[in-house]
Amino acid sequence: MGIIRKTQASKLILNEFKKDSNAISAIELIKRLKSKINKTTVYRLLDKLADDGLLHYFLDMNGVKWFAKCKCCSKTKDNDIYPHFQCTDCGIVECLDMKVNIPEMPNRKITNSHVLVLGKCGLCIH
Amino acid sequence: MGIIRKTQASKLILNEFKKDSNAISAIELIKRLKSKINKTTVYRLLDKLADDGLLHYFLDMNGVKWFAKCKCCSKTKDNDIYPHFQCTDCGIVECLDMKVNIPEMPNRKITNSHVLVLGKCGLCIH
DNA sequence: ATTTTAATGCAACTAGGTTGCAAATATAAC
DNA sequence: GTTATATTTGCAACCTAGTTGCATTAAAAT
Repeated sequence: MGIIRKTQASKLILNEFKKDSNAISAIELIKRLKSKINKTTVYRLLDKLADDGLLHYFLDMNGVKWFAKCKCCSKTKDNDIYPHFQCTDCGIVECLDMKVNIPEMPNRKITNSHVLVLGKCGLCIH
Repeated sequence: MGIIRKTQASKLILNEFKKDSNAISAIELIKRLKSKINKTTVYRLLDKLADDGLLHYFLDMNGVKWFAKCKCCSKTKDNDIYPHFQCTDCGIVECLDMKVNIPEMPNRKITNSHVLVLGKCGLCIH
């Protein structure tokens, strides 16, 4: 909800997402920026950026938090959701450019859904 | 892979899943059986039961492990997957009796997928 | 009944993430 | 530009879910 100040840290983090069109895990990001930003700050900024809609996040097959900015995953208010793919070999996570439709259900109010597709990525398949 | 011995602990755990047709989180199960089984044993048994196909498991919106035995979620070898529902208010998790189809993708080998539908359950909606 | 093999409990540990608080930095007001 | 106000940051300590190593105990096979 808050306005995000243009601090050293926020610029560094957004820059990582500019360089990398795939999803990045919080852990990976902390590793990359270890010498420049404290891990608490990274977590706090990621959460804030997700709150503000500049990034979106989701959990991978190990319960680890990943963040990404990609148009295909922008907030849709219908029941279409855009899935993520994770390679079970190398662990890379990608936003998939496709729709998965979740049908309405009687007596429930669906607000959001997560789809994680697992398998081998283009590199690991060979 | 292993044969499961009929021990005190395995009987207690399977009994909980007989009583409860919804999913049960590892945490909840440990709480329920605290006086009877050590938490390490609970985790090891749950993993084994899932390995052997007697239970299946998945992660909820907080990265917490849930287990369930329900026919609708038996291993299917096509790309149909059965989603789970979690109430964002009370946290209950249910196996949904519906199919979500994940289309094939060029240059990837899909092996498995997880769908977690979030919203308000029948009780919390009112 | 004895041997073999798997299951259990315990304590200590790991990893990912969070919290409280004082110090530093960004923006707004003058 | 300088000061005032509000947000951000780093640090250390903490939390929680889950894991590991190892000696002990309980099942099953003989």
